[in-house]
Amino acid sequence: MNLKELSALLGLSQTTVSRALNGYPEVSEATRRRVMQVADEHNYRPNTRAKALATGRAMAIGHVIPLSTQHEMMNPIFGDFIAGAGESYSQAGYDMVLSLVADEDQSRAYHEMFAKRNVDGIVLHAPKMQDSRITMLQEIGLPFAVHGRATDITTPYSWLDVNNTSAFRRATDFLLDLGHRRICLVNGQESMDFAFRRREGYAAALQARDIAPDPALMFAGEMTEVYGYDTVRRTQSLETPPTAYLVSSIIAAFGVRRAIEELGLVMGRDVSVITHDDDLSYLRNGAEVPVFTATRSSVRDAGRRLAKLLISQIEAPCASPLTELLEAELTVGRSTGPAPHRT
Amino acid sequence: MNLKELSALLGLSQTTVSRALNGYPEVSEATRRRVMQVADEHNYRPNTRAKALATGRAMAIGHVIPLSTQHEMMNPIFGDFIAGAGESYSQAGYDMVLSLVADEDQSRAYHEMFAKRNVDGIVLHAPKMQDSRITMLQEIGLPFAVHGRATDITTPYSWLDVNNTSAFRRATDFLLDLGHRRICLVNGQESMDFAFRRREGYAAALQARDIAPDPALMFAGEMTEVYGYDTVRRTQSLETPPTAYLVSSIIAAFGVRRAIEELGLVMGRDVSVITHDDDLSYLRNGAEVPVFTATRSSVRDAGRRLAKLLISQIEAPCASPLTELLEAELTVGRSTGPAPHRT
DNA sequence: CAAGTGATTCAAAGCGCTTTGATTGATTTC
DNA sequence: GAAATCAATCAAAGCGCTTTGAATCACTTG
Repeated sequence: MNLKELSALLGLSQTTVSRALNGYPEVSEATRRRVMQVADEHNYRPNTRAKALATGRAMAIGHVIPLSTQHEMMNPIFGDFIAGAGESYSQAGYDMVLSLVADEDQSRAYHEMFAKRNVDGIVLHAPKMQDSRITMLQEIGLPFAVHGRATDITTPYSWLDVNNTSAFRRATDFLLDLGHRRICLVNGQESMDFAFRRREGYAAALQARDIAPDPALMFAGEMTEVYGYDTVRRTQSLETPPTAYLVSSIIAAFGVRRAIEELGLVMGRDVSVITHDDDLSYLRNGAEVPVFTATRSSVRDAGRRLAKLLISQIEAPCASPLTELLEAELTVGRSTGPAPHRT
Repeated sequence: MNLKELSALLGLSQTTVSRALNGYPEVSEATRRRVMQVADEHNYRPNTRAKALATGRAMAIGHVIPLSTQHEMMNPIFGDFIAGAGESYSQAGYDMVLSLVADEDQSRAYHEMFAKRNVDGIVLHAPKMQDSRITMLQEIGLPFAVHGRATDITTPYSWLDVNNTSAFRRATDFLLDLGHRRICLVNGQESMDFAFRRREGYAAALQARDIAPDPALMFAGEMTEVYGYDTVRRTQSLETPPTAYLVSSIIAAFGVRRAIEELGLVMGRDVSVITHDDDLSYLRNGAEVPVFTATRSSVRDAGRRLAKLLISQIEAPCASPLTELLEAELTVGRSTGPAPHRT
């Protein structure tokens, strides 16, 4: 069933039918109702491709996901983000187009998305501090919004981010207040902007108490379970091992816990752990009492919000870039306690 | 830059340029080279929407993801599947369109995808045993392929599945060979077809040795970390607790391990654990020596293969449905050992 | 040399929709 | 009662591509 057939059926012109369906005022209410009803009966849906061609709007948003080591790291978090974004998209009638490309093809992928015109906007994932993709998209002129920020880019653009610096500063303060002095940072890849900011927050808290950050206690890597595990094994064999860990992802935190328990230590007594918790739907931080003390910020919610932000920007293109900074919540669980006395 | 402009620039008709770019034979090699070069210089890409309208092919595959409790369970696995499928799609020049919809809107979502004609085919996720979506898609007449199978549907359709029954049968046999007699099944939701098949395999192995499956040792639920944890806590307080656990997901297995260690037991000595391992990129099963003994089958690889299967079906629509059954690999890790003697 | 052949190229129609710029009646206004 | 106004409808152009059917030109061929 297409518009031509439908209007023939109704004895009306395509113009009138199209207008009736799209809510234009020049159609009498009686006709509109009749059109609506018949369209419904025949389960008519306008052909997206034709509509997109005629209107110039694809009603779709693109996500370019690099298929690299970076991506592996993004993966579990990414799933929840997408789920959130997807909710907003379907509410607003947009489709979500995913394009997984090898790292080196990324630039081409963005240019193609623009030239092919099958999306109205793009969501940029996992920005680095100085991310060339942002300037590239600005040049291309395709609307976009970033999940995160790029510290070194000064020209304005739309983004949504968690306040990573303040979250990790508060978490570090919390550990310092408990008497911990050797706090190990188990961070994500520090080429990523969020990881950089987290380290800044960590370092700032230490420096505010005149503690020099110890490079031997600062790690950066892909946030896997094994990475968390390995880091604890390695640091616990130092001469003065850390008494606390500040971890960038609940997945790595699972590895941290595994190593701690394997060493016969008790989490929250011998060693304290705070993790950042993206509130992943399938890796909830315990039930009532959270397992980990955590800085929590739902990445799914971030997806929902960023999608809305981008859509409103697409639909009102004149406006200046939109930004949103979310604060993480510090929830106290059973993984933290006072620093043990040296024996 | 569109075709009209490009051909004006070249002093050729749109026809010739279009044909040159699409590799038709009626164009002289000299012209083709010239066209190619100029197109490249100006970074020309045909407008997808116009092309789709003209050809009737959208060059896109749809995935409909239900946003329900089922989805939560699918989530982590889903991410890797998508990554694999995405690889195949970009190789073949297809886009991937994700549509996240509330459970009750699923039927409408499929019909819409068809009516709107913005995809050439659909991937169906997480089939139940008697899945109405399959018959619906057959009626609609939109090409599709299922990740998994639906036991109760007898009409042929394209699918790709892991041999869940044989995997869990072999895993159970492995535990039985080690002397375990009370084996707890920590399964996924048994409305899901894969979970049903896994239970079949488990039960078949037991029955082959004249052991009656004990309902008190068979669990089904969303495969979260907490679910694994709770199940162990609950079963270890039984009068005769199980000596082994057969777990449906590595995520739940992490919870199983946590509970075991919290109870002061040693995995592989006091309690054995086998898990199914989807080979998730961010939750690798240990490094060299696998942490868990596992039936492994990469879900990412499944995504790659199913995407290819669907594409080849779309491009040669006459052919009968394509199917592929993957065997899981049993890898022995440190989580299994002989059944402890009763004390 | 007229007619046939083959290799290139082209003009125009069509994909299914939106939107511009008429057109048609009915109603109001002076 | 003619002119102006308004509400409702329509025909046709256009979005950027592919594809059909025709045209052009340079050669062959009998």
